[in-house]
Amino acid sequence: MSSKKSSAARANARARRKSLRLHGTIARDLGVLIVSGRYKPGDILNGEIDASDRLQVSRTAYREAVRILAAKGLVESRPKVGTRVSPQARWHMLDPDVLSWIFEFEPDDTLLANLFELRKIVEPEAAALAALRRTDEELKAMEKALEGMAAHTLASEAGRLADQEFHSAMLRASGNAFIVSLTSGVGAAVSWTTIFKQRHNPLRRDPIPDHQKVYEAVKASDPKAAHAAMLNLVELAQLDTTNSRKAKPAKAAASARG
Amino acid sequence: MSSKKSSAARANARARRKSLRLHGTIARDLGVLIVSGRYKPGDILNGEIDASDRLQVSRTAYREAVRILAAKGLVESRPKVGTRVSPQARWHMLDPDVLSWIFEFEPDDTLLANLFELRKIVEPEAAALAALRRTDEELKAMEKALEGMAAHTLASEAGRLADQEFHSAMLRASGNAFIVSLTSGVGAAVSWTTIFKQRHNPLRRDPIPDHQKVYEAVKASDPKAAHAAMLNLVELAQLDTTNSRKAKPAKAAASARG
DNA sequence: ACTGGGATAATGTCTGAGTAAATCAACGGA
DNA sequence: TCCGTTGATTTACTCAGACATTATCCCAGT
Repeated sequence: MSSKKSSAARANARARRKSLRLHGTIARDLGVLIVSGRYKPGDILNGEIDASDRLQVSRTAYREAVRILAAKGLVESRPKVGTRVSPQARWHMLDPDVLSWIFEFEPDDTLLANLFELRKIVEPEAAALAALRRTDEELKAMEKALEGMAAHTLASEAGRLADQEFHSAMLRASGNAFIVSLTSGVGAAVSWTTIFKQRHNPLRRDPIPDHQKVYEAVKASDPKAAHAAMLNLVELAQLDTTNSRKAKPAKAAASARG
Repeated sequence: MSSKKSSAARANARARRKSLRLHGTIARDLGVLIVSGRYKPGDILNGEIDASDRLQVSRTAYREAVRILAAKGLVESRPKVGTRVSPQARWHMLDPDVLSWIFEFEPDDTLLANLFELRKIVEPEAAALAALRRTDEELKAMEKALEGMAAHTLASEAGRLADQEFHSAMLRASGNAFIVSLTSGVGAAVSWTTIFKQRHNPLRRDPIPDHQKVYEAVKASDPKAAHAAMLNLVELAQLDTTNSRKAKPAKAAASARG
């Protein structure tokens, strides 16, 4: 039954996430432990030999995982000292992976508010730029995404992808490479908050009109209208999300009470 | 004299950058080649054995370098296909390392304009938030940075660090973790553009008053004034930088002409 | 008290072997 | 003729164990 080797453990690890390699899953696991606060800034991780032993993996795989975390600003490793968790200010919070790790467990309200705060700063301006600079091709992409959202509802994976694609196309149309690089982060946030809303509070306010207004302003090359429409869209999204959270204050409050 | 082994090459590589490890220097070198366009999106890098052979390093070191690049969205590697350069839209442009690699060679005007565009969107809003939320400690840090800028000029390393620290403290005071995570990127941009200005056009417009205004608005908890002052500051910085470039159109224009 | 130099403990680097995954072509059945 | 399946091949991936380098810490010597 139980094979001596780690084949079972390995299959388990491989099964938990689709196509991540071993070093990827280790990086993800450690990353989640860090962003969730299980490891705190200043903490020093176990030595490579020790850690790789416990995880039943080779030092190579573990080291590559640490390199990934270091590249994302989560840790810093030096000879003789070890690998220590970096202060939060150094974390690359907008890195898509880091963001998804944060959302792995439900993030605290402050962080969620911060994320919406940044979106409210950047996305309306991006929409305004998009209104000025969009190409026909990008406009077409937004339109297609809009149709996708209408066809499949937001309750389906396809619908959420269309929602992400709408935002992605809009950011692309802003013509600013740095704003574009926020796409995957925003996408992760959009999809997570959407799922969250659907799960806790299926109010189903039709999201199409809000998006439609943004699309039309961009199409009409009206930056002010695009700014207003996008700001409105993000604010409504935030409202829905926070309402959902208040309605069902999840684990944190429950455990705090018990 | 010339030892058969790679001791010379190794010393050379080590010397070129201060405290980067081998995998770090490789990642940096490859990263520069990618962001500078020498390797284009879609290109497939040489295989591990091949590449590590040419670089005279072990596969371990090379692989760790690739992991770093992958973590920053620059490449993606899969068995049987190889490691291919990702489309630019996937690059983490705001990653401090990526940004510094972009600035390694003088970036093109578009990218520079894009960066200032984003700064003009984010930093004024951040200053407004800072005016509302700053703690005494953060205010103190801004004041100290301001003094540092006055004491050492921007021509000195210490002065530039003080400049960065001013922006850093301001972003910290915004109380938004995501905005804070833009610090190192903004810092890199600030320092690079400052160096550039100093090198090409020592006009020496006194930068203190602009910063002073921001500081005072934040101190007075006046978000509107802080927003205006910071926007003004960034716009002046952009003006100085683009003026410097026009005055001395560096290599790009020269080679294009020749 | 201060300074220099070693012991030390951790990451860093190297080598060589073997595993697993994705692509492509050949093949066979519908 | 087309499509699914199978198998070969190439590449990254993982492993194991040795050795090198580096920064810290402690202690001897001044």
